[in-house]
Amino acid sequence: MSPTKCIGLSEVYIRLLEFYGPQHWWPADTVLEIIIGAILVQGTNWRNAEKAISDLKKNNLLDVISLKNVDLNRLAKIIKSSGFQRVKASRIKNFIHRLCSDFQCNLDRLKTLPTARLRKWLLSIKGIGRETADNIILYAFNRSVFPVDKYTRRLFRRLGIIECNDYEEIRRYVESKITRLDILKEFRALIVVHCKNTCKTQPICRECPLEKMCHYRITK
DNA sequence: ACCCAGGTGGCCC
DNA sequence: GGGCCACATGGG
Repeated sequence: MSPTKCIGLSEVYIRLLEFYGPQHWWPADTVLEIIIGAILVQGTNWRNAEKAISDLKKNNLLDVISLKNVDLNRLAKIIKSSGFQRVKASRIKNFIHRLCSDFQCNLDRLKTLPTARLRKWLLSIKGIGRETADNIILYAFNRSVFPVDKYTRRLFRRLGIIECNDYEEIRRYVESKITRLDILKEFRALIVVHCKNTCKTQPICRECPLEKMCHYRITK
């Protein structure tokens, strides 16, 4: 099948925004909470991650020094609800250790890095991959990058927006079309909400904001 | 009893 | 580069 009519990223964004409304991601009180949340939400749903965040707060652990001092096994128990708790506890510890060794445990110092170096530094931490790094850069440090998740790949493939499946290429493509920070934040959130709630089984469903958009490949 | 959810690293080819 | 696996919980 070939596309009958092609559609741009901005129209996808506009339709999603009109349909779902602004999502105001990322919900958190502090920069550290966003970073820890980005690790906790890996491979699970937000509800489980959110529960773990609130359990960390209850235990007064959601600050750099407390996380630095807490016992690994205790940390794993507290974040249990997020799943993969042992690996995630290690990942949180890895981040904190590197923050302390490289930036004197100070997030404000980390913040002074230019985006490319910040990204490289995050990716050098075991347990922080591309998506988590870009979530942190976008939502915690307010830089214009676009995290690419499996929803995004699937949606873009279905809509025929971009053929390739390469993370960096998709990221650069979106960043070349959309540069505004607030729009990148909303776009990413809207894609997740859309794929999660409405068009789970069918790529283009009736009553869905992307109905009648061009798509030439209906694949899983 | 399944299936899925805002991933990552290790290993293999 | 891609495919598969372990990691683990909570909700439908």
